[in-house]
Amino acid sequence: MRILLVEDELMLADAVRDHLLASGEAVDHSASVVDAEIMLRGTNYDVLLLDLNLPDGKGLDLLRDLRRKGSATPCIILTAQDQISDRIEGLNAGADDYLVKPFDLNELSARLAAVSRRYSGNPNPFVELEGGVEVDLAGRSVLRDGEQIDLTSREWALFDQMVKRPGQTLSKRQLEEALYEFGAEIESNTVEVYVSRLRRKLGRDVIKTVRGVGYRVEG
Amino acid sequence: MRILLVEDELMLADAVRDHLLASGEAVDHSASVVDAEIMLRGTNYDVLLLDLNLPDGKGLDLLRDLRRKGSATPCIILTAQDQISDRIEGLNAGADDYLVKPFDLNELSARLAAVSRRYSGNPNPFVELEGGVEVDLAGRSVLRDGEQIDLTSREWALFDQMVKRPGQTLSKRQLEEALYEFGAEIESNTVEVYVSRLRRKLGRDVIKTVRGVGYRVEG
DNA sequence: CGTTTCCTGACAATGCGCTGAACGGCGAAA
DNA sequence: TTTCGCCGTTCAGCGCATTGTCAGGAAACG
Repeated sequence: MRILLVEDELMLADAVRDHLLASGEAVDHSASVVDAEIMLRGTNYDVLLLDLNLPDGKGLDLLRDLRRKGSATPCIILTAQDQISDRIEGLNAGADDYLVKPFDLNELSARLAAVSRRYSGNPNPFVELEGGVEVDLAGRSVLRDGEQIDLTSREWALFDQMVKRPGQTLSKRQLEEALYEFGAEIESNTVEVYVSRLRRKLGRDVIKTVRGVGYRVEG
Repeated sequence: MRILLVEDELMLADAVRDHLLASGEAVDHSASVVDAEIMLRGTNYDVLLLDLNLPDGKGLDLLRDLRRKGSATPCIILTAQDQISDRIEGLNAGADDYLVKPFDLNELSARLAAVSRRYSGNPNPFVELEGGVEVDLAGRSVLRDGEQIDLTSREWALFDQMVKRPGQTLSKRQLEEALYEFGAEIESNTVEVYVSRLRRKLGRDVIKTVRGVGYRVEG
């Protein structure tokens, strides 16, 4: 999914981009309205993430222009403002959703999924895996033989990463970064333990071990 | 059938009223939100026809207020806007149907008939949940083992959100937005308290806790 | 066969969620 | 108006699921 992020706070922009890239999305970033207009001219994006407080103009005007030109690209507004009137103005300008800073990056993912699902008209983004396991990434739910399986937040964080990249082998280090925020080297076998717990819940065939490298989920 | 038409475009309002009167319906008309509130206080209407672009306030707020007070009066939204986000917001606020201007008067009649049929005659599609709990989303009624359960407006606001997305885990943040117009950050455990009360009324198995994330009701 | 890598049962500490209780506000009734 | 009762909200303490760690065993590799 191609995403254009329009945001002038570089720290936040980096965090968002990293998170989305880690989810396998393609993210372009621009820090101003003029920049964004140029990007939009050159590429067709699937979703627009738009900050309202931009240095060189109102973000809402950018959105209104887009809509005036007939673009239907889904747009999620990011803002520090917390006023109902702003929200209404945003939605009237053609926004699809609205996130107030500070927001949780996982919530951003969920909203992105919801918005894009809305537009594709496909209500069931279920991923099917081996062993009768189905995963709804946006809804954070897992079925095994049709029955709901409960995953704890750590278990889901790990599994989520693997399901998003089916067929790819992920190193333990990569998976560790899904568990802990950033950096923090850990010299334990936490990932192994969680894989073990996941296998008990989901069956042994879903997660495959690649000895000396890491783990993999088949597509 | 008593119908309240809330519409500030007088030409359109007249046309609608004439058409409905010709069909033998009783139509009252108000052109503003305050006016509508007064009318609603005095009369029990069978259907509410609600324009969203009113001069003195958002029509949606009127609808939300009604629902918050426990009213189940069917509501059809009339609007010039055709954005998916509006539609979703409208339905979330408790609307039953949605007509985009310009619309055909006969289509309006048909929808009116459909909505009122839904409410009067045969019961609506009941959603069945665990523990002998049935939910009528449109009629906002809940049965447990065949007995009516009374929910307060906040309880319903929360439960409604969850039942509409069975199988999906909703974050406390998302659920908070059902309680308040626009919750910025949660500094309290209000959602937990309401879940606790709902469980007392509906049984413990209906709402499942997903620790570290939120809550879910099974499909 | 030895070595390396991975699996998994057990366990203690932590932090999250649950719930009883109390407070304040608002509308209805008197 | 005052009173009463219901509803929404906050708070604090308790109980327990979750989590990270370790150690012994199993499996894969040379």
